[in-house]
Amino acid sequence: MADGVSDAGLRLGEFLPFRLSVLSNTISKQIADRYQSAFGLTLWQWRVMAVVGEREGVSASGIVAHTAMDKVAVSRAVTGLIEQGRLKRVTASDDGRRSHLHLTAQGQDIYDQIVPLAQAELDRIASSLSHHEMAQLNQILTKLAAQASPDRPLW
Amino acid sequence: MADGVSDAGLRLGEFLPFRLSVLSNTISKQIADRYQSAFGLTLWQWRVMAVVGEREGVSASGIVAHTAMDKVAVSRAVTGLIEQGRLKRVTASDDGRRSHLHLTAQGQDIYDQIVPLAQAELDRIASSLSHHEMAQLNQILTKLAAQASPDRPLW
DNA sequence: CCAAATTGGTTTCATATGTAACTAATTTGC
DNA sequence: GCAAATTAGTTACATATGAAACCAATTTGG
Repeated sequence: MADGVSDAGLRLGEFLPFRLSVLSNTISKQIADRYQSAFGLTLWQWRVMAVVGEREGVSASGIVAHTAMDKVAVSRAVTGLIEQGRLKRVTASDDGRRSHLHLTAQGQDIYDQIVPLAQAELDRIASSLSHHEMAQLNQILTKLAAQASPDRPLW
Repeated sequence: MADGVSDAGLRLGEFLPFRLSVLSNTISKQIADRYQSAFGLTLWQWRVMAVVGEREGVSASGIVAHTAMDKVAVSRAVTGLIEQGRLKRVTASDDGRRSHLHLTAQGQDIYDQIVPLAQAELDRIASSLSHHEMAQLNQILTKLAAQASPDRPLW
């Protein structure tokens, strides 16, 4: 206890969960603003678009599984996107509860713009890291994610 | 495009900001639940406690600076903690707008329990990483944070 | 078959959160 | 000095969010 720091010292600023939270929120907010102003999409709508673009015909619960989003949030995002004419819903022929989601022409158009923009976003964020660091980060995140939610599929 | 993946493929599950967000929210939620049930503290109250314990006499705006929390959130958390008898507020002698925040005896008591619990939490989360990986992660997060918010002090 | 349990998805309701407007104290510039 | 701008912090309001209740379609167990 030679220095002036509290003996019980916690150092919030060095506490991993805190750092992760601040960083993640900062980045998410920047991205959300970007997509809001460019396409009028909320962050959740953006995620839904991303999943549907990647897996045409996915169901709402499929989106829940792939995004770890709340099912209410997915429901609302999908409703909004349908109202905007970017998605269409087709009731599954074999199960009347489920429906398959598809991009409309307009939705596909947006999706095609979203993808390179996301890539650019990533490049900007990662520009301070070497390729190697980026790979390490991904590996570490995979381990942490497995530890934090052993139940969730590893995408 | 040899495989079956969409050509415009985005792979949300591999998109860093997304992974970061899911991981961070998962961890934050777990921690929040823990502190809620153990001490009746919200995540924001917990952060405020952490900062006050670390820097006795800090002001609300000081907390904002150190946590990147919204000033309204800080105000509310502080109000709650004062009502709970865990913090006390002392108007600054030199500036009537500001006040210094202090732990009450009860607050100190909680703080002393919080610190080791946070440490245990961290150990659990990080248990899948080697010491070296943890160090790398911290270094990488520092770089990313600097990139994402060049303005914010690096704690 | 069919009653009970399950599942996909939506709606309700109470709470959390952020923006903007506001109050009070202080500082600045003339 | 003092009016105008700034800063610390709170309040008000509108929106976002999530838990739980709910509806409808399907599956299960007997």
